[in-house]
Formats: sequence, C-alpha cells, structure tokens
Amino acid sequence: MLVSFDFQSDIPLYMQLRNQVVIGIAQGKLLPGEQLPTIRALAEESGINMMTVSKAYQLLKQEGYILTDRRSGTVVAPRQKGVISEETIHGLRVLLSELQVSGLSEKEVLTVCRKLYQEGTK
Amino acid sequence: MLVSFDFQSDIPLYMQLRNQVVIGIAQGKLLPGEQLPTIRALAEESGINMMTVSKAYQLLKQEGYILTDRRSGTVVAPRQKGVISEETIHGLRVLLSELQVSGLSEKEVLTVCRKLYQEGTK
Amino acid sequence: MLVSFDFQSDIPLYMQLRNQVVIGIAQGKLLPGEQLPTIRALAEESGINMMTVSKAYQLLKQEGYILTDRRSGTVVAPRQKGVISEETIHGLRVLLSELQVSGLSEKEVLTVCRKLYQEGTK
Amino acid sequence: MLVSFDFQSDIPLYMQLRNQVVIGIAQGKLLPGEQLPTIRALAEESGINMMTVSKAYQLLKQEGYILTDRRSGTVVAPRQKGVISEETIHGLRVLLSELQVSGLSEKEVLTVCRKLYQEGTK
DNA sequence: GTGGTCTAGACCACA
DNA sequence: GTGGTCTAGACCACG
Repeated sequence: MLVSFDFQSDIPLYMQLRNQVVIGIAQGKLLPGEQLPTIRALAEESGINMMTVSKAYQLLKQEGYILTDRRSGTVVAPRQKGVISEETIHGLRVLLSELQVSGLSEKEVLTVCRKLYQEGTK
Repeated sequence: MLVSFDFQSDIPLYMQLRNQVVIGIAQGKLLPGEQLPTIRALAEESGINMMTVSKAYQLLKQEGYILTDRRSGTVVAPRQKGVISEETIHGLRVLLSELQVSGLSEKEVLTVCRKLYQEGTK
Repeated sequence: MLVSFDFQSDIPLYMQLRNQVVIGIAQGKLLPGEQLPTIRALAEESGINMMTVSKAYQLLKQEGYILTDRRSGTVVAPRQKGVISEETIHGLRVLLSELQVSGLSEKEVLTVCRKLYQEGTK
Repeated sequence: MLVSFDFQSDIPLYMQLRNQVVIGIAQGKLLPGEQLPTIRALAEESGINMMTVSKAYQLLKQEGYILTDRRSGTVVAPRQKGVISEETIHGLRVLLSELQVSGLSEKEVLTVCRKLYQEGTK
C-alpha cells in the first residue's frame, strides 16, 4: 500500500489520504485486521504533516473504515454491511449527471461503473 | 427549476448551485437554449449573494454547461459530446469503492447507478 | 466586406466590429474613400443594435480610421502615417510575452508575426 | 517583482495584475518555482482588494502560469510548451493590423516585435 | 436591465 | 498564516 499526494489538487491532503485508504480496502490491498502505518511513519515517508494524517485517520475511524486496537495500533476494520450515506448517493447523482450530459448513454455509463467496480475487486 | 441550499453543508454554496444546474440539465428540466434566471433574480429568490451566484455561473460557463449571450443573458449550452474529465472518473472511483466496502455486490451497485441515471432521464 | 459576430465572446460587440473594420482596412478589403454601410443597414443585416454600431463608428472615427463625409456618409479615411498608440504597444508586449512563455523562440514568434502581417496584405 | 496599477485604465485591475505576472515570467523576473506574494500581502502593498488579487491568481492558475501548492502557497509554474490560444492569435492579428494601417512596413513591424520580445529576454 | 468589477470587511478549512 | 468562501453593498460597461 503506497500513498501518493497531488499537492496541487483542490482536494485536501487529508481527504486524498482518506480516499486512498477507502480505495485500498475496496481493492483488497488493505485487508481487515491489517495494520496501518503509524501517523508519524506515514507523515514522514510521504512528506505531509502529522496533523494531516491524524485528521484523515480520525475521519476514517468515524466512518467505520478503521479502528484503533489497543494492542496493534490502527487496523482496518472487519467488513460489515454498512449504511450507505446520503452524501455518497448525492455525490453519485452529481457525477452520473455529468456523464449523462457529456453524452454517455445508460449502457455506456454502466460499463464505466462496472469497470471501475471491478478495478476495485482486483 | 427551483434551487435550494443547505447552509449547513460543507459543500460551498456556489458548488451546490453548480451541481443543481448540472443535475437539472441531465434531468431535462433545463433545456438547451433555455434561459437561466439572472444572477440578481436567483440571488434574491434564494437568499444568497450575487457574487456567489456569479461564481457558480462562471464555473458552469467554463465547464461548458452554460454560456452567456451578450444579447439574451445566460442560457443552457447546446448539448454536445464532451470529454469526461479525469476528476469525474476519480470521484466515481472513490464513491464506488465506498459502496463496495459497504458490502454492495457489483449487481447491486449497478442497480443503484441505473436508478440514478434514469432519474436523470425523467 | 462581411461582418460577423460571436455573441458568446468576452469581447464587446462594438469592439468586435471595430476590430473587423481595422483588419479589413489592413487587408485592403476596405479601401480609402470607400463607403461603409449606414448604421441602420449594418445593424439590420447583422442582428445587432444600432447603438452598438454607432458606438463602433464613433470609436473608429475618433481613432482616425474612418470619417464622416458630408456627401457620401461614412467613408474609410485616407491612409496616412499615424502615431502608434501606447495601448497598442502595451497590448503587443502582453501578447508577445504569452507566446514567449508558451515556449516560442524569437524566430518562431517573428514567423508568426510575419505571417499575420502578410495576411493583412492580402 | 513590483506591481503597479493604473486606476484610470479601462483594463480591469485583476487583468492588469495578470498581465504583469505574464510579462514578469517572460522577462525572467519571475522564475519557475518562485513563490508569489500572498494574496493578502500583494493586496495590502498595492492598495487593491484581496478578492481582486484572488481573481487574478485564479485566472493565472487556470491559464497554467502559476499553481498553488497546498504546503507552500502560490508559485510560478514550471515552464512547458503550451498551446497558443486562439485569442492570443486573434489579438495579435488586430494589433498588427493597427500597426500596418498606421503605415509601418513589414520590416518595421518585425523590428518592433523583435525589440519587445528581447525586452522579455532581459 | 444585464453581467462584470470592485470594495471592505468576515469566517472557515487547511496545513 | 495560507487560500477559499461569503456578504452587502456599489459603480460601470454593455446592449
């Protein structure tokens, strides 16, 4: 699991990190129970501030993606059926609208989504 | 075409407006050539500032969703096959990962996407 | 001499008209003494407001490109060595800087300028 | 890098600032990677509003001249061959036509352009 | 009456 | 301390 950052992006660094962890879990690169790097380690190796890493970890914890284990530090949470947040659905609605307005048919859009989902299964 | 804002959301107002216009175009509630409310009118009826509306309009213009005719104000741009931006794909990858980690199967995810796309066709 | 307008441009219509007349004179499509269409005629055939045409004509007159002849209406002024305005030089400096920053060498920039100048001699 | 504004000019302040930055980059007074003054600092020292500076910076960012690094603020973008915009060429055509109508020969015009380009190389 | 520009403040998210 | 966002006004260019 490698993390990388685009310092010019308009997405905050802590959110970029959070997104990479979520994608990593989906792709199976991060397995339930697997230990995440310590805040200090991750901050040092990627050149970002410890507070930024901390903020990302806190968010991920709150969203249920990771949890703090007393013995082994921060680990990936066991998979469990979670609720789909309203924000996720709303974000999806916006992005799918963008694709639709760009001229993609329903079939084409579903093909894109299937491809992206399967990327997640790799 | 009605607009509404969530003043508690962490999504900036101008982006909320931009998103509603994009969704409106996808849903056919805003037709190509149709005139959008003037900046002042929209600002007044929705209780947000003129410059905030202006910012949203400028973003939409830059993205090719609308254009301002020097004679007739701001109108919805004619539909044309556009390029899919890298950001759209990246955002989609993140959201689909969230769904996947929440335990949704490929089939279920595609069902959600189809439903949302068809909402756009209404 | 045909005029055409881009109603979506950020250049005002009266300035677009003014520019087309200047280019037309440079290209020899408008000869000294040649009569320009009346304000009303030009406005009607091109679908813009009479006030807009009037504003362009007034600007062109003030800049010495055209003059009002008592007998024949508005005509192209006789060519004469004019002063180069400070704004022209400043505008040129900005545009040449843009080309330079885009990576064009002095030779390439001069080639572009020569080509554009010779277009004017057609 | 000093900035100065002509408050009587009909060129908007944000555009005057944008132009000065472009010229500064061309002249090598602003080097790739060099940090630009913060929005607040520039606004204060030049007596214009923060939002006006912000608007100029956003335009420059969009045009690829500068970029904002989430850690180190706003810096000059690394030079790279860019595309020449259609507007630049059109603007050049207008200005060269003005020179031509003023009576400058091709040789004289190219001399002017060479001089201005080399000013940029200083 | 339209959009564009600008001001002088304020608050917040980010790092 | 940085840029991003927002407000409530104002003035102007354009058509």
